[in-house]
Parts: sequence; structure tokens; C-alpha cells
Amino acid sequence: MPLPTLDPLDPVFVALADPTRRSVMQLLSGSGGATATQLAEQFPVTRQAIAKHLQVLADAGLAVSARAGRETQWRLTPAALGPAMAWMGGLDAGFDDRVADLQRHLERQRAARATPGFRAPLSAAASKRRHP
Amino acid sequence: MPLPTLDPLDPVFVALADPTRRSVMQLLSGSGGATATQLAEQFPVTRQAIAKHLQVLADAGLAVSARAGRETQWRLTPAALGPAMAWMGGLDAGFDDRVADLQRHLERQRAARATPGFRAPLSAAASKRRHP
DNA sequence: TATATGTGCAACCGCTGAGTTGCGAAAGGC
DNA sequence: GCCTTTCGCAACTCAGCGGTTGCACATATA
Repeated sequence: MPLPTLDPLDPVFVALADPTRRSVMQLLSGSGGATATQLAEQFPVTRQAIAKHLQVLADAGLAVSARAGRETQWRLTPAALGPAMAWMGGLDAGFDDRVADLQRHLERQRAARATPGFRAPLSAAASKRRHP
Repeated sequence: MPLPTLDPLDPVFVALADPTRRSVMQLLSGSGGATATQLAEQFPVTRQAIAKHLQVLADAGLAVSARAGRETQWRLTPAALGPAMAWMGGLDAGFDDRVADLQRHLERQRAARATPGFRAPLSAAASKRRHP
């Protein structure tokens, strides 16, 4: 029972989680656009399966469709990947913060070592940020 | 029946697809490391659920564990996100390729227009790259 | 030693999602 | 006109996943 989520970039990550869907994205990126039947020829699955995948991509804002006559052209809109990539980059930024914390900690240790008789508490910085 | 995948960055995207798992990643990023029980206190799920999430992250190379005494510390390894982010960036690169194609196409059109009596075939470039 | 705490493993359950088949409707080609 | 193509919708199957409970083992603390 996965908890209900209102994270706006959840549909993007969910869309990216399926390998067939990622291949569809690559085909759409390589070509200027394609129909569901054209895409289905490249996979060992039915057209309806591809159509469902395209709908998932559309719900995530990663693709748009435009009907022309009896066929609907699908096109990739990779701009929707921006927030997801930003979120991933933010994890490394957190790492940078910890590096800065460590550097300040070491600096304080160095200063304390220069002051005989003072003993710094161990791993104070680590436990302080354990549950933000 | 999802087709079997040997895509090496598949476990990474699968790991990112769950919102609880992403929250765990953020907590691990904000702190220098935590145990499964500590993390479970921040979520309305059991410790075992968090432990499973941590195992998924480990299988994707996104986290490592180190046992110390009776508790095991978990730490995030965001470097494993690199290939995934590179793949996403590659989709935009494909877009750049299409822009280059379009520019070449327009340039050819302009040259043809300067040569009376020659008629360029319509949308030749588009159909050429439709199924790479 | 006894007790409490933290972990890992295994079995079990409900639901979601990927995929299928079937069919009817709209658009093109003859 | 008729036939073909392409599409969208609905119902269905089924494996995997998120989550739980229960328990046994190891480590710290009294």
C-alpha cells in the first residue's frame, strides 16, 4: 500500500522507471516525432501497450500529442526533466554542505588542539544534523 | 509482464520511482548517515519497510551500509546518479541534433529556391530519421 | 546473568501497473 | 460506394512491489 503522494515530480520519476518507456523516449528524441503504431513496430509489444506508455509520458509532461488526420503524432518535451534533474543535483549539494560542516569541525578541532586543557565533544556536528 | 531488462541504469531509475525512497535519500543526504530504525521514525511505515527501501538503494549503488556494533549505518552515494543524469541530458542532445537537421534542411531549401526548376521533396529529412 | 535494543530473514497480503484481446469509430485510398 | 488503416476505449490477466507480522540472532546495558 504505497502512501498517497502529492510530489509534483513523482509522475516524472515513475515515467522514467520503465525501460520500454525510456526506449520510447529515446526513439522520440532521435526522430522528430512518431505515431504509436510506428513506435510499436520497434518493440515486441502491442500498439496499445505503447499507447499506454505514451499516455504516462504525457501525464508527466514529457510528451505531447497532436492529431493530424487519422494519425496522432507524438513528440518529446524534455523540458519536463528539469525539476527531476534539479532534485538529483540537490542531493549532491547536501553532500557539499556536509563537507563544509566537516571542514568547520576540523578547523575547530585544530583550534582546540592549539588550546591545551580543552576537549571538544566527539561527533557533535554529525548528531546535530541527523534528523533535519 | 515487463520484458527482462539488462539496462545497467534501470535499478537507479526504479529506485528513484518511489516517493518514500526519495525522502529517505533526502534524509540521508541531509544527515551524514543514519540507521534504518532512525529513518523509520520519520515515516509512517515500519522499520522493515525502510530496510527494504535501503536495500533497493544499495542494489542501485545509491547507498552503502557499514555495520558498527549492533547498528548499521547507511550513507548515500550520489555518484551513482551520474549515468542517469547523463542519459536524461542525452535526450536534449537529440533535440539539438534535430535542430541541426532542421537548419541543414532549411539551408538546402534556400539553395533550391535559388535554383529555378528544382523542387525539393517534402519532409524528406523527417521521414529519414523516423526509425533509427 | 538477565534484559533491552537493533538487526535480518521469511512468509504473507493487497494493490498497482504492464501487457493482452476485442471491438467500434473515424479518416484515407480504391 | 467499399475496404483498409489507424486510433481509442474497455475488460481482463498476472507478476511484482510496498507493506506488514512474526521470530531468531547479535550486541549493548543493568
